[in-house]
Amino acid sequence: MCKLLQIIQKLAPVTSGEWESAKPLFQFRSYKAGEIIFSADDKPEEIHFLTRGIGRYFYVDREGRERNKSLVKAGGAFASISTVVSGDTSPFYTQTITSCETAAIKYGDLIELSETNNNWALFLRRVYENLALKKERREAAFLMLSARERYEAFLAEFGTESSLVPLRHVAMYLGITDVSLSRIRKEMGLI
Amino acid sequence: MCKLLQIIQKLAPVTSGEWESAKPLFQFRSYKAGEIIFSADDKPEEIHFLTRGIGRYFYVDREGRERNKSLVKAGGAFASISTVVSGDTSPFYTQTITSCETAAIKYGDLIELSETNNNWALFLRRVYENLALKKERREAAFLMLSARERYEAFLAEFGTESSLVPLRHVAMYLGITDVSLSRIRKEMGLI
DNA sequence: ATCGCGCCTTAACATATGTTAAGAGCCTCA
DNA sequence: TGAGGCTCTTAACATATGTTAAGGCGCGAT
Repeated sequence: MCKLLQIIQKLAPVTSGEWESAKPLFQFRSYKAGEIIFSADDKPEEIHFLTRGIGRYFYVDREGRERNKSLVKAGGAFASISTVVSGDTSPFYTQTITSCETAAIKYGDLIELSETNNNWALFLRRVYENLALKKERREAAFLMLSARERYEAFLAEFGTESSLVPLRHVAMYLGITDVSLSRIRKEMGLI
Repeated sequence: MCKLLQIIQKLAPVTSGEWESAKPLFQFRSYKAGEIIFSADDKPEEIHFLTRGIGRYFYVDREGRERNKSLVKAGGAFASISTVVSGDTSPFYTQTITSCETAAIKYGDLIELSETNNNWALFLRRVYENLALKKERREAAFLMLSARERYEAFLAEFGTESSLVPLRHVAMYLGITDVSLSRIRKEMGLI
């Protein structure tokens, strides 16, 4: 749970006093690889900060195929914005890929913290800003890059951790099939 | 400028007193069709709320080709998150497509408003939440939908205004070429 | 009025990615 | 130890989209 404070302080200068009084609002939990954190059609009111491990967001399309919306490293978070904003059900699932540790806080509690304390307000704003930056990079990748270039960008972003992600998950994340990724890896001389 | 208040109040219950004291922070401007609002490599410190018209965000790739990152209707906004967050230059251009009216406020001024007033804080949060929701839908569209389905989603989102957007801009927005869009429209019986 | 210039369409061909199916390698569990 | 299941690779073929080039159409400027 010391990890969580590090993550928070990377975004905003929350003091140890502010942290101690907020700590009871967080729930700490360990997950095994492959556990579902929340499902599509749930209404998760919490933000789950990932303090260790790798996880993913995924959609399931009409034919039942999975598509990875996002891959998440330690420092990232799991939440359903449409639930906390408009009360809708989550349009996607979230799941661990490796074993993971998380710290969850109710979105409403985080709003309350931010309404009474400027450091927590800054923290929440930075969470949104980082989310927007991440999505912006992904949008640009889909518009400007080929599948191979998107794969190279994934390798650069995840570095040594990239080997922890099964290739079929990487392919789903890149918006291609496992067969296409295999072909690309062969062309790149990785096989 | 009354339009701006309507847009703001759709997101948060800012009172007329709060609005009157904030109004001097906004700059109001009219644009002709095709004018650049800010360029890649600028460092725009303002958020430009679009009160009338249609505009676009676009990237220019290495070969000099344009790709539309986003199309914006009245109620939307133009800003460079990486500039206001990390001081980087904007990675994209913004430009009007039709004639437009905007109201611009410095991001720093908006932060100050939000630090001293909960309605403005709510407004800023809602701006981010809506941005995140919009990007989420777009991300899902690239992962789950064919080009034709993305075109149908665009038509549904822009409704009658869709005819104001030149087809080559729509194509760039969908991540395909004008030739492909023409083919798709023919298959759909629109030509 | 007409010339030139964008924008759109169409066609022919090229390329990237999807689909299906088969098989190899590896792990787990009975 | 062997069977089953999961992941990854490979191949052959299908389809969607890109590329290039040509022509039509409308519109604004001269």
